[in-house]
Amino acid sequence: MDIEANAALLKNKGLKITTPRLAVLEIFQKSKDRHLSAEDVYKEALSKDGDLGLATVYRVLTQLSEVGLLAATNFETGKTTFELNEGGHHDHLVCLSCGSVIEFNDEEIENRQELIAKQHGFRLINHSMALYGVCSKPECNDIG
Amino acid sequence: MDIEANAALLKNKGLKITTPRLAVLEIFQKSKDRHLSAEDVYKEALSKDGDLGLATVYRVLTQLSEVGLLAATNFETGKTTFELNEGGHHDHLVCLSCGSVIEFNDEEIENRQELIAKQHGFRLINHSMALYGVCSKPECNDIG
DNA sequence: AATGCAAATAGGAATGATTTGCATTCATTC
DNA sequence: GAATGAATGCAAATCATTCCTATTTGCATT
Repeated sequence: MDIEANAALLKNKGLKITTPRLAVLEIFQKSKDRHLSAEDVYKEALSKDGDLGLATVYRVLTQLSEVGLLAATNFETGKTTFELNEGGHHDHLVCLSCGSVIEFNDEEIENRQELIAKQHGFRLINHSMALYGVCSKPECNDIG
Repeated sequence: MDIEANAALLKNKGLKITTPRLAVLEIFQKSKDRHLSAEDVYKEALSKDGDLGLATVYRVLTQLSEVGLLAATNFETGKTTFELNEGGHHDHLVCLSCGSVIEFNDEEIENRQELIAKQHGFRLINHSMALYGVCSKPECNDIG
């Protein structure tokens, strides 16, 4: 939301304050869809902030992920998606038809995971889980 | 291992018995690395079975996955890996230190996943889950 | 064993996502 | 405000995967 705040975030992470970086952060903060692909970000940027290159978007997304401001996830869609990394782990439910992503967190699954790790003598550090299916939207359920 | 047996497997699934299909099955059965990418399979095939096209490898892998002889997994490497699907779905427990992979299956988690999908109006098709941690081997727990 | 035909293959071109090379521009330091 | 190394934009390159199409193959039937 706030350019000053975003500039401070970047500075904190040792990154220079540049127009593309501020633009990308702002897009994530303002978008109602939390999960954006590079292409999504690029299009959004073009539509409001004037020009910036797709290659730059990729570079910025990678850098922001590296410093922990964004989190990258690889779904089965063939493209990497990014989201703001604001603490709090969650898992994803992905529609294979329209690509929509729902976040969820299930205490019971987390507990089982912990148990399974323990049973195998593992100290659990993190995990990734994605459920793939077809959401309830009519257009995702058209036959033929 | 056995061409006759693999031919029977294919026949059972309604697939014609072709050289590429037999070759791919055999590669998975003989490889000590359970998880192979299309490229891996292609190279292995070239090195022993003479020629077969990369496009064919992709097609065969997809088909064998569709009929349940192989299982596809998307790790964060950007390429899909395949493994023999011998009895039941499983998930992966990965040691971040030594890279060892343990396969497991948890009925309760599967049930929760089904429930979560249903709660969100999703028809669940499949899922991927990987737990990352450190295994019990002493060398994976050295401090420093 | 030969024939027909749908299905399967090779392999090259096409596609979509992402990366890279390089000349130019910009952010920060002095 | 100039120097300088990093960041950008664009186009070309690369990587994984899929598509296209002429040719071959599996297999059911003669």
